[in-house]
Amino acid sequence: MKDEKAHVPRKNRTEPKEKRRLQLIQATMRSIASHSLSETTVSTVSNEAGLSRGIISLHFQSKEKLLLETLVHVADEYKLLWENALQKAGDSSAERLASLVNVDFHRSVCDRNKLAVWFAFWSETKSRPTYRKLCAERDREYDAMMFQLCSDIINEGEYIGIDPEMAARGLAALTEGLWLDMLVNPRKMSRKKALKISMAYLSHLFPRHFMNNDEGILQ
Amino acid sequence: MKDEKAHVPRKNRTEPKEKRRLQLIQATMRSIASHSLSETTVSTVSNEAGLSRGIISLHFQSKEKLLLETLVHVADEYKLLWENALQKAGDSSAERLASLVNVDFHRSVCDRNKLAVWFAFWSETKSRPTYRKLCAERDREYDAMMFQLCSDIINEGEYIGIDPEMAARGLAALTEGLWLDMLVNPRKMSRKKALKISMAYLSHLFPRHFMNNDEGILQ
DNA sequence: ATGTCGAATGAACGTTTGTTCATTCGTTGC
DNA sequence: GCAACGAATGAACAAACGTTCATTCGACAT
Repeated sequence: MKDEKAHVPRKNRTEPKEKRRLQLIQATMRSIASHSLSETTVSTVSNEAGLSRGIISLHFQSKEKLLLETLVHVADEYKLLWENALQKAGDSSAERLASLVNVDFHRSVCDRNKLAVWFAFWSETKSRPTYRKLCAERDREYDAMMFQLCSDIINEGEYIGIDPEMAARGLAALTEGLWLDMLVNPRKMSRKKALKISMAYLSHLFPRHFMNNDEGILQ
Repeated sequence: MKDEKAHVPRKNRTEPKEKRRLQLIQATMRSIASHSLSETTVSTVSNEAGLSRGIISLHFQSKEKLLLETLVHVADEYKLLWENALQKAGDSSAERLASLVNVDFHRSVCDRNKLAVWFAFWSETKSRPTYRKLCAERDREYDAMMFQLCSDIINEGEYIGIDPEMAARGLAALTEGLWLDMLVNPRKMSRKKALKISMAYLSHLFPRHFMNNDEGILQ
């Protein structure tokens, strides 16, 4: 009779370093989404990853560093996405702005876990200068790009009484609010609906650039 | 020679129950704003209140109940504010909607500590059914009111191609996004600017009801 | 097969957490 | 003045936390 507890070799006990790090970051995102940030512990993350508790200090020096790396990961991924979108977009400012909006409601960006990470860290920026600095740094480029596009569109369309900074900040705020809706109440706010609302915002602000045609380039 | 450690009676050692509860809730709000929710402990709250650690179990049964009561407190206060505003507002739907928007950027609503509380709990709703239920309950009334007002305005103004639900959700999302901006980066987003952006949103959606006149009824 | 080496483990440690409750202390009515 | 009462305290507790490191285990070269 064979021993019930016979040796069953665990696959992939040792993985390349980068792969483990990514695996742990993803486990962290899941833990933040399902247990919340304040109840995300070394245990919840390692359980989520199916690994031991010591693994976190091994690959990141501390839990704090893991959390920071998780935020960096999500921020990097987002930046890459909108930079690529801009590169693929046409030359007109309106096209470029529309492509930014489309990215904001891309499936990958609106992922449940990633939204949870964004808001978890945003709500902690007040007390954690490290997070605030990191977020501010990343936002600056995006804000500048948005401002420039809105400025160009306002000049092109000779829209009067519209301040480019207000238009840009408004669009950014609308996006963030829609993200929050998708996080808190995904049943009521879909990506499709959110994109529609954002495009409607643009069509009312810049009617000679954006048609109110109910269409979004959602993939 | 008088004893240096002579008895100095502490004022207000015993306070009425309701007063203590409010005091602790306010201390909790400050702790969430300055230490973040995940680092808000019984110690940080009691320190903030200048009282002992046991006080929390004495007045609320547990830390968890205190957190819940804090959320309820902020939600109740907000509800009271917009209900009062509606009562004072005129009969026209546009006036009433404007008064709602004004409340959203009222000094008391945009208080640093209260915004921190809102976002701290919103980012936890995914994992805490209690919070989600409470927030959803409160939102329902507000959403219904917003929807009705938008519907009325659309009918009155014969605006075509505008879905009342989208207009209402868009306005609500814009508000939430502006709150986030005020929380994360208060230097860049003031109440005044936020109100201006919101009113501009309305003036573009409903041009025959809201003038784009750079004026807000901010007090 | 065997040996080598680095990745992964998890028991153990010192803190810190939320909660309890015997004690202390201010208030109030007499 | 002085009890009597109840609110507030803070030492004590078990549980849970993040971190460490001697040990274990698996992959790979030989």
